[in-house]
Amino acid sequence: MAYHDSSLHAAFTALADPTRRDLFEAIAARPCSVAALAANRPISRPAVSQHLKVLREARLVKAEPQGTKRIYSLDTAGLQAIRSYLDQFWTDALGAYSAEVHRRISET
Amino acid sequence: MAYHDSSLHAAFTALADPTRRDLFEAIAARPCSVAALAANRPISRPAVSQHLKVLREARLVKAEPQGTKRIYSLDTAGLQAIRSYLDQFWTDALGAYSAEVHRRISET
DNA sequence: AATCATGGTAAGCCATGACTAACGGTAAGT
DNA sequence: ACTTACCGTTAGTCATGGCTTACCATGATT
Repeated sequence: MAYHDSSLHAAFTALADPTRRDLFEAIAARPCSVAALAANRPISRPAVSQHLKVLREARLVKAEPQGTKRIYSLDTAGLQAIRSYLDQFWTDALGAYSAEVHRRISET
Repeated sequence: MAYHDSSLHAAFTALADPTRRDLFEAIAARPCSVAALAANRPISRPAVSQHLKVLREARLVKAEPQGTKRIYSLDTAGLQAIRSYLDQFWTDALGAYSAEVHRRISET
């Protein structure tokens, strides 16, 4: 897992934007439609849609069509990419525990 | 720990750039001077210096003056900021283990 | 079928950021 | 003291990315 890994890059890039972190947290708290996400925010609906595309490609969220609506919910694959990457920089005693977490996650 | 947290933003922004991830990994593998980092890379020394400033402000690396040289090494504070943030999105069985890791890390 | 609701896409504008060249500043060597 | 080595900063250029407006496609409703 090196610095040029594309899925890792997508995940970091996606979460580097405050608006996308906001949307990501909202979706993590409760699955949501695009219109609902745009309703309480100062940006337009197309802007939200573009951000969701970035989050989707980073596998941080996933969309499920439901009628004309699309319900967005969390996708842990992107989170896992970042977590695995960060784990390699943990050493000594901490490394042992993070490795255990990583092992348990891999089981699911 | 919300989406507008400034130290979190700094860490994500710093690692969103491939060149900075490259430098970060090199420093993590072995503490290094600025000139040494620039030597094997296609970018100029000032560019490396600017990237290191971003990594420093994100508390991902730290610099220690040694004569005219400055030796850069890993700073885990920035990593911890991201890790803590990601942990809140882990739930159920996984949440228990990540919480345990978080507790052990806090002890150090 | 006609309309409405929902949301993805395209074009264009503007702000941010990554890079180089040039400069300045400090520590070591002769 | 002068030179050399090492590094941070500034000014300026160019590319990238986020935003809005406008448009198009699809599913539900009457």
